[in-house]
Amino acid sequence: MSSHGSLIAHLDMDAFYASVELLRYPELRGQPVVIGGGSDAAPIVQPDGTRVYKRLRDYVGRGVVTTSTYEARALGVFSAMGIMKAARLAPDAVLLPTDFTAYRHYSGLFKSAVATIAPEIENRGIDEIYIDLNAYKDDAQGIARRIKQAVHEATGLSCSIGLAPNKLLAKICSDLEKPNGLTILTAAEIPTRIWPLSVKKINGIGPKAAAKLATLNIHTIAELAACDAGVLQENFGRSYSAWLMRVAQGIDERQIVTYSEPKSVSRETTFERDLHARQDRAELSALFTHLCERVAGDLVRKNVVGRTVGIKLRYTDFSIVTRDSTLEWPTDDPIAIRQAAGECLRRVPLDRRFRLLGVRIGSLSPKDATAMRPAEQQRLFES
DNA sequence: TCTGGGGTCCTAGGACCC
DNA sequence: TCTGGGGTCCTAGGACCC
Repeated sequence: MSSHGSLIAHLDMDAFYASVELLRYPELRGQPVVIGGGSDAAPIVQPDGTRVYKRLRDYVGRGVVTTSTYEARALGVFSAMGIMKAARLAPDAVLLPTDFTAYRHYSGLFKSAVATIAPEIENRGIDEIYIDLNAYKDDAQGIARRIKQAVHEATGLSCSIGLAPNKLLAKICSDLEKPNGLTILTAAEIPTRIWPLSVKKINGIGPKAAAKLATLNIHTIAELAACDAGVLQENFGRSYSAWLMRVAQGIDERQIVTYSEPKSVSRETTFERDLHARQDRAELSALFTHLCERVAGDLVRKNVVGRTVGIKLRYTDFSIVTRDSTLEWPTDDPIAIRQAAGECLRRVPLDRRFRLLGVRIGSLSPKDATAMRPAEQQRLFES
């Protein structure tokens, strides 16, 4: 069995982006603050040095809330909500632009601090990690406390940690006592502490699966655990239903993955107004080229090249189409990417207006290995 | 007052090869 | 003529996550 025998921590920074902003603007502490929108959301510094903050009610545009402080959440403002909608709930809340450079800096600080105590770390984005604590089973709780302390000393920020027999349970636990939580769970406590929770707390059950489960009258993990295997299989297929049954029992065998190669890079943008391929040709063309240049820049920075170039359009009705095309040789050249992406664009319906355009490149490989072309590598390999 | 951007993984069909 | 499978690559879409 996998619900015991191992020891994993999941660490989640508390309201990460918002908390980083509060380090910079401490006078906002205790207020509802929302992070989102572009640089137009930046505060204005007056001649006497005082700052005038943008309020949600001043915002006009298509942005969404990236993060909000706990005070803003108390007013009903959550991540992924449109800022215009958030403005109705909390018109006086302060709006700040997202500053990824700052967040990446603090991300590096907190991860380094954790690594000085427990180095087996799996990255899960900018503000969370899994930590393998199997080497510290004698005093895992003490290690977890030290990690929280080290993170706070390095960044001035708080985090929440879940400590459990596997990644699935550790992730659920880190969310149970936010903010500044430390939640420890043993396999024996699964029925009392995990089963009463909503199936939506399981990482991997999203809005679609949760809605489908709700039609089967399954809302809690206990109800999922008690569900007939045949019913699940009819509704979710063999593979996903088998996974549902395992996670309902708290079973998860996944190991910590401390290193992974990037698989794809992409850039996309939502326009301020919906655009049309013919009527807005010049504007779209410039924007398209810029996206390709940014993707190429990302490849160069990562020292990789890619072979499969793709585009993405989001129409006014939010439907999405993608097209991709695989090149003979991998590239990081913006001209070559623009050329391939342009050919992809010709294969999608352009009679309707759309609101988003994206460029992607996948099938990445290290740049150094492609100093020779594949055929030349092949000959070398064979000789 | 509609709904961002950057990712990963999975599925499924068709082409193509052996 | 007609009968197979297995394996890999490519493409499109979709669910999900942070």
